[in-house]
Amino acid sequence: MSHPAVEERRNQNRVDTRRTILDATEALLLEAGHRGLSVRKLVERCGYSAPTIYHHFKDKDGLIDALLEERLRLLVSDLKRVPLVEDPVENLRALTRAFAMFGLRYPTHYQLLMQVREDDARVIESAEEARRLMQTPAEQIAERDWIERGDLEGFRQAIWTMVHGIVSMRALRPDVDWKPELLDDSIEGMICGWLKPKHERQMNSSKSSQERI
Amino acid sequence: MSHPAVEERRNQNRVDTRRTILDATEALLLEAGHRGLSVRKLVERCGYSAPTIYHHFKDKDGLIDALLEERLRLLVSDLKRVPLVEDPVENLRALTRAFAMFGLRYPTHYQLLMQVREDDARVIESAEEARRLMQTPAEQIAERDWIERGDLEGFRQAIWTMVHGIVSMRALRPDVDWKPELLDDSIEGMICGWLKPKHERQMNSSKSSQERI
DNA sequence: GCCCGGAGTTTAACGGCGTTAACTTCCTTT
DNA sequence: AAAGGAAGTTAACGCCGTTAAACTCCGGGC
Repeated sequence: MSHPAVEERRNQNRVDTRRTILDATEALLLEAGHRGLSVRKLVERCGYSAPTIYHHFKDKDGLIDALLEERLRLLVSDLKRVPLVEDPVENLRALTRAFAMFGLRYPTHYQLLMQVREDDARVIESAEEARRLMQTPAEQIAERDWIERGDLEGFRQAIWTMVHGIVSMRALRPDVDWKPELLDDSIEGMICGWLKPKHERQMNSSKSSQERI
Repeated sequence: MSHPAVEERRNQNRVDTRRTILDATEALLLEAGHRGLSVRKLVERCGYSAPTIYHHFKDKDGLIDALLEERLRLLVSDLKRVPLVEDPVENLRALTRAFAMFGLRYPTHYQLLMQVREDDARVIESAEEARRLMQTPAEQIAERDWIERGDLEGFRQAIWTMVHGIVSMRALRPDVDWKPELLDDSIEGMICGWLKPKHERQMNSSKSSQERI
């Protein structure tokens, strides 16, 4: 076992190299897109030789996975930062907006995320955590017994595919001039189609209403 | 100028070769996916040499474009075959279902379509025709003045992104067990969120209601 | 009858790609 | 001082998309 300070410096070097490679990858990805990203160009840009990259990452896909995982952790922290309130419908709006914001800020990453391979466990884990966070409002709504058709899973899927549709379409076709209200209006549509009418929604759940989960 | 019959035979040959190549491409695409499709494997499978492929198609992307255009024409004919009725809401349901059916039958093609390049004019043209057909119900609804928020374009975009979201998510993640009612329920949600309440929707448009377009 | 020209096809090659075997260099551990 | 591992290199392998050049076949014009 080595002295902690020494261990630290070695780690620091390793981390620095990783950072440099990851940053160059991201820059290249944003400039040239998914298809324009090659290990050779990356080598030229980041200053390290190819085997160094393979020393730090399993392969090209592993490198991209690492990048995606970073962004996913950013998304998770975004979602966790959303201030939750008592009204689950308001939480649904807020979380959905935060998610869409992320997808529209990193459209290339979003596209890559959506075709993620089953390989990297850590990517999948982060994605799962994001998904869990995104689904809390739907769960609160179900707990309060506000769902008309009675089917929580159906409601979750409807919200999920709708948000994905908007984000991925906007990422895919930035040329179309999308309505800014599209997301909010679509959420309202879903709420109108799935939840009981507003006057029937009461705080009829015994305990959930007083915790701010 | 050569004799028509001769021209015909020569054309026939050309068409046959194209067909063989396209079929092999599609088979390979469905077996190995987008990433597993290489010109060399295609060469091995279809029996022609690489330059022959480049004689019939501009490049690898042009080949894929040709395949997509074929499928798009199939989609267009599917959409045209949908029997339209007087009630635009019913037409919306029917066309959307036909579109989703297509997307789920050819998930790989759908994914490719969604990242189509601006290159091939014919692909774009077919895609535009499909889009136009898909949007007729929304137009009928607007003509009848059934839209609550008053904004046709917003409604069109909401429907479009929602359907795309469902189809692309199902194509991307076939492992999830998607609710079969997801599409229909989502459409109902949109109708509930965007259209006037049912009792207010009358045939208040002067001419549109009697044509079966 | 003969040559032209073009369509359809092939062989052989080029350059770019992801990846890796083998080696060096440097620093830590013992 | 020796051992060993981490970080990095050069040089190569094999696959990829693509193309230059040449060959074959066949219908039309002289």
